[in-house]
Amino acid sequence: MKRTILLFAALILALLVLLQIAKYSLIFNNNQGEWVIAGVALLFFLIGILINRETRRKETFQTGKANPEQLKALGLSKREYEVLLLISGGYSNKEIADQLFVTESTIKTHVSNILVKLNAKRRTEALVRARELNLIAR
Amino acid sequence: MKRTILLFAALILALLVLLQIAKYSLIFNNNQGEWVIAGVALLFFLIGILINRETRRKETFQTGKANPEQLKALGLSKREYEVLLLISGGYSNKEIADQLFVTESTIKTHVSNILVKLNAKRRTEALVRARELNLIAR
DNA sequence: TCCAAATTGGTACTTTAGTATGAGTATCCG
DNA sequence: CGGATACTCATACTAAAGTACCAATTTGGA
Repeated sequence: MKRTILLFAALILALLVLLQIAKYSLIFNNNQGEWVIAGVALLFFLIGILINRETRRKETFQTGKANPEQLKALGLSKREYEVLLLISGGYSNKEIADQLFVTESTIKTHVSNILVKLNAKRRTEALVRARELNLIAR
Repeated sequence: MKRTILLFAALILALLVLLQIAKYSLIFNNNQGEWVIAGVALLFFLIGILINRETRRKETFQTGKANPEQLKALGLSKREYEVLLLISGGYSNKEIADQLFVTESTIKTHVSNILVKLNAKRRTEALVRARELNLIAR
């Protein structure tokens, strides 16, 4: 949120600066005016695209990665969330265990807890719930 | 692709028109120059955002639907695809069997074939592959 | 520091999932 | 008509997944 405010403040400042530059340019040379306008157009066109890309990046981040508030609400721990992500990656308990450097036994415990907390009977059902809650990527 | 070309053609035209307007504005009134620049900046800023939104819309559209051609290419039958969708719904083999009015045995056969055709070891991995191939939603 | 929660791991067990193989029936197409 | 494909179902497995219970550490805060 603070970043958004700062971003817009910077945008407004940039606009003011450009207007001043344009002003002096127009006073001394009318022919440069067209180039200034073209430059401003290009600049803000790029800014629009960048803002768009940033927005998309944030959305990906939201749906694809952590959501601390909802995790707390569900009681899902950090580790359990890690396991959930690996489940959504299509890995078996053994494979998940190897990737996290723990035993399969531990993963089974985590999975069991995840199923309870997500109110699911199977890992595939847990994935459906997790997607509904935007806990994992689309 | 044609739409993209038309869009950029329109953009270039719009830019030229704006430059002409700006030109005459500057000749008759220097004070209006700032407003013209601000207007151009705003316009292209919005255009950038719109292009971004359009891009996102297309992405959503792509990933959202089934794909008869790819099903053939993979050799996935109608019934197998039905089962695949129910797997992605988080259902067990028994539950899928009940919904399709067949036995669990039949579903196991279908699932086995699906796994081979999608080159997966588990149903969860099959879901990952299916999503990569845009066979199932989200 | 002390406690609650998190993380890890084990055993023993039940339940699903998945494989392999064979086979009967239906359907579509040349 | 005959063959290929899809769909169905069964048996007998093996392999994962999941449950229940217990317990030892570790860790993040009050």
